Amino acid sequence: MGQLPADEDDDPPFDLPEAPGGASAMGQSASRPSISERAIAQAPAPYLQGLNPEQRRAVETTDGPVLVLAGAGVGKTRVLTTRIAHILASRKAFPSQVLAVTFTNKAAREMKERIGALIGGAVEGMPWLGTFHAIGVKILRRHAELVDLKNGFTILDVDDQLRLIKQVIEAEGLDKDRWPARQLAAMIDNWKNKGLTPDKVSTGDSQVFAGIGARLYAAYQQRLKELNAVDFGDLLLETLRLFREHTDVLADYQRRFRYILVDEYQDTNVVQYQWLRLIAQAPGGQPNLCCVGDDDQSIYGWRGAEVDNILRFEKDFPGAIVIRLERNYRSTGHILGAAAGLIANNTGRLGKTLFTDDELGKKVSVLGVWDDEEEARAIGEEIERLAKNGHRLNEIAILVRASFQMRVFEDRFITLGLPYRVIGGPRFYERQEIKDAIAYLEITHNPSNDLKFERIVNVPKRGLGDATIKQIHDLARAGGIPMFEAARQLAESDELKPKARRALGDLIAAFLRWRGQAEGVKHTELAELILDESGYTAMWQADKSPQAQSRLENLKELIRFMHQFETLGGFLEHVALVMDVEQGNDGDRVSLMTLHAAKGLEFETVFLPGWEEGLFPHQRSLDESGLAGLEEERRLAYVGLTRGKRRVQVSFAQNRRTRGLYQSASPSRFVDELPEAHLDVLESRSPFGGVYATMGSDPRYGRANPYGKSRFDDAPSPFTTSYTTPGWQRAQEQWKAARPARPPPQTIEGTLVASSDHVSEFVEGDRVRHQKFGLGTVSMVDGNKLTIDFDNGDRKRVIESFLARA
DNA sequence: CTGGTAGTTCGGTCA
DNA sequence: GAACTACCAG
Repeated sequence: MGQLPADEDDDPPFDLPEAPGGASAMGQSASRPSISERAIAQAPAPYLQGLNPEQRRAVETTDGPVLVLAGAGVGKTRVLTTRIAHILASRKAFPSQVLAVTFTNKAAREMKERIGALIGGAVEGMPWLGTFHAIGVKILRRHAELVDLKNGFTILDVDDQLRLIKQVIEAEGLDKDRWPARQLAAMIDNWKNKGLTPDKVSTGDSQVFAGIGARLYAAYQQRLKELNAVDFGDLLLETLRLFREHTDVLADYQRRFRYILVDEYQDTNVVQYQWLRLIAQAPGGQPNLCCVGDDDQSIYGWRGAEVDNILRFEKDFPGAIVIRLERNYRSTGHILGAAAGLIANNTGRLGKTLFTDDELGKKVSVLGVWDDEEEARAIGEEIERLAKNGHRLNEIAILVRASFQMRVFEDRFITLGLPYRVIGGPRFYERQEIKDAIAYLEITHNPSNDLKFERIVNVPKRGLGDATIKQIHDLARAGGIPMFEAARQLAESDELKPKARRALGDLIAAFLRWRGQAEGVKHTELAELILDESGYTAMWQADKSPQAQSRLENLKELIRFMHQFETLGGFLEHVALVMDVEQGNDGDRVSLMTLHAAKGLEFETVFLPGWEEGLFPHQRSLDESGLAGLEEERRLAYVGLTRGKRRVQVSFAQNRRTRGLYQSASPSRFVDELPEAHLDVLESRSPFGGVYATMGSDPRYGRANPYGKSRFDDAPSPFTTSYTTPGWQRAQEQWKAARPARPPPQTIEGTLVASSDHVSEFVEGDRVRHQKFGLGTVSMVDGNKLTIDFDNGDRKRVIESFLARA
């Protein structure tokens, strides 16, 4: 005892009775229940009702290591929350003695709510329910000084991290073009996910940064310490170091956490695994550790997740009880059958067989379309049809592999007037204006945050360019002081030109003034004041670009959001950790999100567009991880299918617009892996006459190509070769090597697309009609790109193939 | 130092 | 197609 500062009211010492949060009489110690409490415990607890035998077993087997293998839709969250409720209600532990780890903030939030509902809202004190990262910060904040950090350390976001890495690369005297910062960032992330500190990194690990990766990593860590900052990876890695180097601290946490629960165990990476293993070493005997997961839903390998962790559980914890939940309550027979058939193509599974008592229902439909726009059109129409028949939009989702696919749908839905919400798309806090605003607030709150300072010294433009910033930077490094302080000194000296000096002086004075006001003024008002006086809002008001208005809206939204917090500090801490914002709960809307974001959710109707080779499975996944990558993509497909309750539609396009170019695509191998018995193959009703079989002659994909045989029919495609053979790898390398060369012009309906030596059939002055923008006059011709003055006054650059003579 | 244009490169999932 | 960078004129 005694290692843990008793600085938080939500965290009473273990040996004292905890003040009950609600009406329940928790006045007794956990080890000696009173007679009345025992009587309550014997009564059939209402929360246990309605559980099936396996679920009930998973809830009631509270002691010792337990692995719950929970397939899709088997009531996993329910088991987890009921289990916690059970532990609390039967007085086995206080809320503050239960550690419950989730992967997303969404999951954590949902769990809190559901536990509250189960045991009557008395869960204010579940301080240790959260994501790995959130719990990591919490622990780190208490012991910052033990890992060379100061108390108020800051958490870098992706932007800050990248900026810092760039600086490190430059400081090492390396050419930033030859040594891409992004790559180094990715590499450092990987190391951190594997639990490797700079001294443990073998230089052979890095190819691009051969030999110097470890050195740069060390330099980066050094800079982080100087800035009193951590990145996301450190939240886990540094906690791990803390535990390793200070066993007394570790022992305190081991004693504290009487019950440990881990959600989505298949997604834990190496650091998280090591972290858990340390905490879960119960003093004498086996830990009360319950891990819940599904090896078939492991989709975060790219983040360092190790499916092995779940496969190894029984070895790690001898005598562990394994409980399988296989009764699916979500989907119909056909959907389950299709998903099962697909995932059966994976090897090395723990093997679960989901079953349902539900009807077979509707078969999974498979639709092939001409291009991505038609795909969006077809899905939009189908949604409108469903909506007309009374289907709630909230129960419809479109799940895409990559976020760029969302755009077509958004465009389509806007023209249709179909309400939709984007979940986890370009995140609120990742928007430029939000980051800028937060940077202002952060510096007011904590002036020593150099990266944020750099972000906004010259936003809006104040005439403080690279030269001035470098001066500040140098002074700060030389004196070992924050840039803010250096800037202040510089503004008082004669080092700067008068103009820069005035601008800098004004800015510093403004920040000092705002900090002074922080005491008296409410934090939301202060925020408005800062954005106003800094000229930041004015900057966007003066901006006449179309996005400026929505940026201002976002700033207002930010202020509105701040009201939920008591203080500026509390708000900033939240922002650093929680990258999503609770939004769009209002109204009946179609959901649009990535497959990753969809895990754990369910919908009556699910659309799965873009099942094309190269996109899904994603080429990069295949390139980087080969067979393992393919299997992960397949699990992602499995996750997608199993989100649907009653209706699932898979679709693929023959052509997809990427990089402004049409590229022909072939149907994903996953389409063919779906068992025919559960499928209903649709024919597109497109003006192009439906799907035609460019790839092979599978009659399921409709009639022959009405435009005749495409030259691509015979072209050897790297995508269709078997990916396991050595030949595949060679082919791939050739293909990659060939890529920098100009690709052959691609033929689509006989039109050359985006080739610069193209001779246009139009000349200046021609009257033309554009498919979207209407009538206009050609004002400039550049290959197949033409500049048109449209009759409505707009001047646009368009691709020739969208034009016809007027 | 700013603001424009021209040229280049890039697009995958998360906390 | 967008977002970033490089370069140049004011």
